[in-house]
Parts: sequence; structure tokens; C-alpha cells
Amino acid sequence: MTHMSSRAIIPANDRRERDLSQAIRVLGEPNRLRILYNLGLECRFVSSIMDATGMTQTNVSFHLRALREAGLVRAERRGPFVYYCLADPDLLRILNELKSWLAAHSPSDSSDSLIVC
Amino acid sequence: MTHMSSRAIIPANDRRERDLSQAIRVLGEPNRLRILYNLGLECRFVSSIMDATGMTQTNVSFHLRALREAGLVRAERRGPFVYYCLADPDLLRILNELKSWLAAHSPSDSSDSLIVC
DNA sequence: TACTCATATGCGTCATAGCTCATAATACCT
DNA sequence: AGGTATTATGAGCTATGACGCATATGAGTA
Repeated sequence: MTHMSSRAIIPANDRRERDLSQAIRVLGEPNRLRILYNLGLECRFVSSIMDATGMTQTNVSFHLRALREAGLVRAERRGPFVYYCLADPDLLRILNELKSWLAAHSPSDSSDSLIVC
Repeated sequence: MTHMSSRAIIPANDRRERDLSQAIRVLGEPNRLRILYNLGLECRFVSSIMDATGMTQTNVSFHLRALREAGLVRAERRGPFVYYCLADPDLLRILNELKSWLAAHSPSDSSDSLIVC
């Protein structure tokens, strides 16, 4: 026989993990990340984000939509403006955790060499 | 100089944030996430991951390379085998934090409607 | 050396995602 | 209603990424 070790069969992506990868994928886009960090804890309207990032209006709206549909930001209309804000401040905390994790692990790390452990 | 207000000008993607989005992008791929969760805290060699996930050898190697270059996993050669393991257990913790954050925020959330706040 | 097993890599293909242009929808004002 | 400002959306182009095939590299063994 080949090998039939403890957990041989495919773990069958549970829904949680799919959602997770979907959300992470949304987070991973550089411009979207910029928007998130630019938002910080305050709400800003689209034009403000445009000015801050230098991105096109269409493009900002495009990315905001992705962020919105992933549940990462919320949108509120005030008059002609639409304000966007983080769905939850904890998200920023988690992102920063990941950020500092990377900062702690990537620099001296010889991550591209093969024999490491 | 033109204007120099608080944060008018493009924040000029600092390196940290670029690395962050790069790493997150790597994390966001469903198969890579499966591999990571499949690894858990133990080291496994490529064939083992192939069996566990049902992915092609080429594809597993492809994704492992991405994970490796992002500093998310480490590789160690033992004889003809190459064992891969998480670069750090904390990564799993952070992922799970994000996972539960999403679980707490996405389900009942009317994230796709516009007027929310 | 030759042969086998395990893994990595170059190349080509295909699908998806990001971007822009043009235009639509929505709100406000006169 | 008409006019202006703000944001959203559909169509099309392009670049990027994931995948498979073939092949190369490397380790072990006879």
C-alpha cells in the first residue's frame, strides 16, 4: 500500500475556512489595506479617501464595495456623502498583531532558502 | 511645496504595509490556508500534504514556495524528504483570532446593504 | 554509474481580479 | 424641473495568479 496515516482524507473545506480565506483575500489587496489603515478609527467619505490615497473615484468605490461585502467596513449616507468606517476596531488590532508578527519574523529570516529548521 | 496639511498627501506605502499586504495575500489563497491548517503545529513532508489535501504535487510545491517566501512556513530537508512546518505557532493563533472575529461579524451582519451605521 | 524516489521549477493556459471609461443613480439647491 | 456634486455600476482591457505538463534537481541505494 502507499501510506494511510492518521488523517489521510481531504479535510473538506468547512464553510468557516472558506469565509476566512475570502475575507483574507479581500484584506490582502494593497489599496484596500491602505484604505483600511487610512480610515483608522474615524469615518471618512469617499472623496476624502480619494484625496488621501490618490486613487481614482471609480477605484475607491470598487474597493470599498469589496470591503463592504466582506463585512470589513460599514457605510453610512449623510446627505450626498457616504461615510465609510471600520466594521470593528478589533479588526485593526488583529491586523496590527499580524503586522508586528511579520515584522518580527521576516527581517533576519532566511525565508527564501530551503534548509532552515 | 504644494500643501502640507495633516494627511493630505498619499501616505506613501511604507515597506511594513507592503509586506503586510503581501503576506496577507499569500494567506488568502484557499489552498494555502488549507495547507497551513493542515500543518497545524507539526511538520509534514510534501507527499503527506498531497495526500491530506488531494492536491497535485506541482501545486503543493507551488503553494509551499509562496508560503516559504512569505516567511509563513519553514522547510527542512531530511534525506529525500522536505518537511514543512509553521514558522511560528503564534501565526495560527492570529489566524484563529481573525477567524472568530469574522464568525462574530459576518453572519447576521447586513454587510451588503449600503446604509448601515 | 545507473536507477528510483521526492521535490522543485520553467512554460503555457485559463480564469479571476484590478483598473479605466463612460454612464447611471442619488441627494441637494435654486 | 434643471443643475451640480457625490458615489455607484456596467463593459471592456489587461495583468496577475493558479494550475497542469513536462522536466530538472537532489538524495539515497544497488
